[in-house]
Amino acid sequence: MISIPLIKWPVYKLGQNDFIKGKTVQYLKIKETIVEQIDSGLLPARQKLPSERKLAEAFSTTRVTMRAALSSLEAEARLYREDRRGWFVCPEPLRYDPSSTFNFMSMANNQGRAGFSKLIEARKVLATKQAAALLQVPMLTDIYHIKRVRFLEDRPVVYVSNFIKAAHFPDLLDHDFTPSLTDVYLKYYAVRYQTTHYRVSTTCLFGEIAQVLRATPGSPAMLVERINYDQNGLLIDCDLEYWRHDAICIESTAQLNAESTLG
Amino acid sequence: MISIPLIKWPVYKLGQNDFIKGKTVQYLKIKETIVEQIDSGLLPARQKLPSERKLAEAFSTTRVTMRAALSSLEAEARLYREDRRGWFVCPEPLRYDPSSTFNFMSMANNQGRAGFSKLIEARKVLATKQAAALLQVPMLTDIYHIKRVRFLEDRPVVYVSNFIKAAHFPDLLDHDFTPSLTDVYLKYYAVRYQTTHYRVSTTCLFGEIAQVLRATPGSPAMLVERINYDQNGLLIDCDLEYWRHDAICIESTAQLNAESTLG
DNA sequence: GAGTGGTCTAGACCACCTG
DNA sequence: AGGTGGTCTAGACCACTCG
Repeated sequence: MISIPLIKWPVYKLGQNDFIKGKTVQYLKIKETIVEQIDSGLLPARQKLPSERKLAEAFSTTRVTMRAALSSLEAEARLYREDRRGWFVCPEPLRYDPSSTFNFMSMANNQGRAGFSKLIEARKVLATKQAAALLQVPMLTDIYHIKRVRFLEDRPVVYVSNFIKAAHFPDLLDHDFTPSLTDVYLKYYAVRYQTTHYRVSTTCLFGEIAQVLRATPGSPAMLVERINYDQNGLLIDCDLEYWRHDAICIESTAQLNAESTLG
Repeated sequence: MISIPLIKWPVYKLGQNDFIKGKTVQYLKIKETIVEQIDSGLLPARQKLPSERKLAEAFSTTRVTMRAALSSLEAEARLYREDRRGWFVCPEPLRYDPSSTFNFMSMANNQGRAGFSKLIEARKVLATKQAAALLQVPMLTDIYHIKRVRFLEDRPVVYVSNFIKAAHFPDLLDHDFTPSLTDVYLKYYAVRYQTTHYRVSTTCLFGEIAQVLRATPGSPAMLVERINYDQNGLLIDCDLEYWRHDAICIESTAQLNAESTLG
C-alpha cells in the first residue's frame, strides 16, 4: 500500500494583492497557483490540502471563492474530494481499454498500480424492468445482481453493478467472483467474453454510489455501460461502472469500418 | 434549423416551505422539481429557463443556492449554459462511435440531427513540441493545423483541432475540408483512415475553446484525442476534440483480445 | 439602458470526521 | 470536543447581452 506522505503545505504568496481590476479573476489566479504547486512536485499525488478555511485565509479570500477554485480543479481532474474529509491531489488516471477483457486487478498491476476489489452485495433477484431491458430477457427472469467497489491504492475509484443471466451460470454465487467475474466464467463455466458493446458518458454521483466511493454527492463521474457476449454470441451479462472521473481515461485502438463514411 | 420554442416557464410551487430541517437539502429539492418538469415534457429540449434571480425567487432561495442546483444539473447533463446568456434544457446527446470513420455531418444526419461545421483557422505551421510528439515527427516539421467548430441545431458542441502531416497532403488547404477532412483525403489523395488510436477523458473548458463553444469558462467537457493511421499503417494526422459533455456519448462495439486476460 | 450572468464578500448553522 | 466540509443567507459590483 502506498501511504499519503505528510508534506507540509507551503504558505501562499500571491505576488500582489490580486484585487479584481479589469479581467483578473480571483479563483483562476488561485487555480494557477495550486496547479503550479502540483506540477512543481511540491504537492505529490494523494496529498491532502489544508482546510478550506486556512486556504481561504492564505489566499485572502472567502470560503465560497476558495471552493469555486477547488471545484474547478476537481472538474479538471487535478484535485479530488473525499466527502467531509477534504481535498486531495489527483494521481495519474488509470488507462482503461474496453476492448480488452476487463480484469481490474491485472489492469492496475500492468500500470504499476495497486488495485483490489470489495464485494458490496451479491444476490439472485428477479429482473427489474431496467435490468430486463439490458439483458433482453422478460421481466422477473432470474438474474444475479452483484455490486462491487474497486480500489486503487486504498482509494475507491469505481462502483460496479453487474446483472448476469442466472440460467447461464448455475450456482455462480458459490464461487469467489469478487476479484474477477471473467475468471470464474472461464474456469467453472468455460465461458469467455468475445464481444462487448459499450457506452461512455459523463454524469455525477449520488446516493449509495457516492457513499461507497466516499464522494461528495454531485461529484463528476464517468459512466461506462457494457453489454457482453460470449464466444457463441450469446448475451451473458451487463455492467454499469461509475468511475470517479479523475481516476480513469478510456484508451483503445479501433479498426475503422469503411461503410460508415457514407451519408 | 430547429428553433427554440418559446414556452412559458411554469410557476414553481414547492409543496411546503422547504426549510432545511434534518437532512432535506434545498438544492436537491430544487433539482428534483426541475427534472420533473423536464421529464414531464413541460420544458422541451433547448428551452431557455427564466433568469437566475426569478428562479431563486420562485424557489424562495438565494442566487447562490439556485446556482448550486443549476450547476449540478449541468454536471448531470440535464441543463447546459451559454456564457452570459442563461440556462437551457439539454437535448439528447449525439452517439459517437470512434470505430467508425469520423464524419460529423452524416453521423448527425443518421441520428436525425442537423449538423454543420465552421472553420476557425487553417494554417501551415511548424510543429510545436506537443504536435511533434503526437505526430511522431521532429520538431519544426511542416504540418497543417486546422481548427473547427461543429454545431448541432445551431448550438456549438465540439471544438476540433487537427494536426496533419503536411508531407502526405500537398496543397491540402486548397480544398474544402471544413465539412469533412476524410472526404478530401479520399477524393484527392486516395488516403483513407484504417486504424485509430483514441483516448477519452473528462476536463473542462477555458479560453478560446470555451469562447467558441459559447461555454462559461470551467464548464465540464469530454476530451477525445485521436491518432489516425491510413491503409498502409502510416500515421497521417491526429485530432483533439473538446465536446460539451452533455452533447455526446461514446458508443462502440469491440471484439475482445483474449490475451489481455492474464495477469 | 435594463436586466442578466459571473464573480465576490462576510457572515452563519449543522452533521460529521478525527484526534 | 474541536474543527472540518456541506450548505445556506443576503447582500454587492461588473461586464456583457439584448431589446
